[in-house]
Amino acid sequence: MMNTEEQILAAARKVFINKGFDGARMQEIADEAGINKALLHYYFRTKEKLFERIFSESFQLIKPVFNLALGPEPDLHQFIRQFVNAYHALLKQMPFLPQFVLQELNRNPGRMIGLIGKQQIPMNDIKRVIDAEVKKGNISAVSPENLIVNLISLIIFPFVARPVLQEVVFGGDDAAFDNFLNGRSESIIQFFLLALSPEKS
Amino acid sequence: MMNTEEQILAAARKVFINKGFDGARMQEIADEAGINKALLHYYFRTKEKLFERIFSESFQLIKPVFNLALGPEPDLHQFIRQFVNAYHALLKQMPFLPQFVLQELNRNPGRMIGLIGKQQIPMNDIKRVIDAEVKKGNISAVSPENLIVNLISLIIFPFVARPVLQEVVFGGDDAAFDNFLNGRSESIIQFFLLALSPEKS
DNA sequence: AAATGGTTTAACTTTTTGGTTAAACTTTTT
DNA sequence: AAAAAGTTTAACCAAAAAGTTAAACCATTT
Repeated sequence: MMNTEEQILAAARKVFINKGFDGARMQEIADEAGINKALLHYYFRTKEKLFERIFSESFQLIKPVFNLALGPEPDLHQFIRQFVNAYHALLKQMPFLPQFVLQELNRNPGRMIGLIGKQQIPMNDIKRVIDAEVKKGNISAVSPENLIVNLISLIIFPFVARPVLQEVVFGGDDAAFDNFLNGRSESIIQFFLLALSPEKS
Repeated sequence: MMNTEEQILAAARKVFINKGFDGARMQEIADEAGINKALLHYYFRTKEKLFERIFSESFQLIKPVFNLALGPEPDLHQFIRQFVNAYHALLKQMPFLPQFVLQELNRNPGRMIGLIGKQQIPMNDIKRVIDAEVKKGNISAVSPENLIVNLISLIIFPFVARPVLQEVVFGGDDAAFDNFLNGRSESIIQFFLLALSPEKS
């Protein structure tokens, strides 16, 4: 059984992620948790503090992790395949997290400080790997920055823009969009590797 | 000189796009416009009505337009080149619109009804064109839905995710990100056409 | 079982906020 | 220039929302 603090966090998670900081109401969180509103303040003092707790865990959850497979002989193709599959699967579990985090970050970029740590993306390592692969003739030339942004864009954007995309590309068909998402991971990988493959006509 | 109504709209645009509906304050809009708060209600009755006006124009502005070049012999490569350049240039003019529209749409998808009209994306036409190009051997096989989503994702996402991307990929360097955006359009086109080019090893 | 410390609640306070109103001011009409 | 219509403001109102408090409740210790 969940204790009170856990109940509050679960309710806060739900409400904050749905409504954002500005749209969330302490009363709604209390109702969702089935407890008295005063308990929110007893356990977390202020709305801001409670929010920070939820935002922090959310950010850590979906912050893309690039610490994979950067040993001496890294396989870029394998890396891309694994990363896309893993990250896409994660987002399917929590489809609203990206929109939530991006929204709050746009509203207040300062929220990021302290949350990134040294987990920064090792751009130099990645650049080294890509340059090596280009030199070996395994891939066509791309700037590492664009490569990484492309990768992340293709994975995340459909989750952020689901309402418009579903309406405008899939005629509002909910099941059709779910179906699209199911094949999406494979499609991204294929598209990406095609774009990277060398020796074009 | 701007009349009162235009001043209000300009102020509302600024505040709503920055803060969203929930975060915006009527008093702040009035201050921004340099007028008395009562005038907001005199001209637009309610916060909701004023917001709808701003949201509607915003949505129309960034709704991707696909009515280009779908005549009898459409050139897909040319179309992609033009579309990416035009849409990217538009977003550079109004970099915060996508996040604003997507946020409000996620919060309340019902806002879209009445705003799309018959401007729906002509998926069947596009599918026809792509299938024809595939058959002619001009491009490799892709589902039209994935192609369109890829295109839109690559263009829009960097604007929506600027805070994180700038921090995590560009070490927080503002000028570096601006620079990245300047070359972005060309990079997308190149990447995209590579992914579409046929006859891979 | 009395006392103690921690938990929970109902009721309350304060601040914020969207919206209203009546009066003042300005412009246009006659 | 008087009247009428339209515009703008300060002051006000009511509802909503965050946060506080004192008392009740519960569990654990002695």
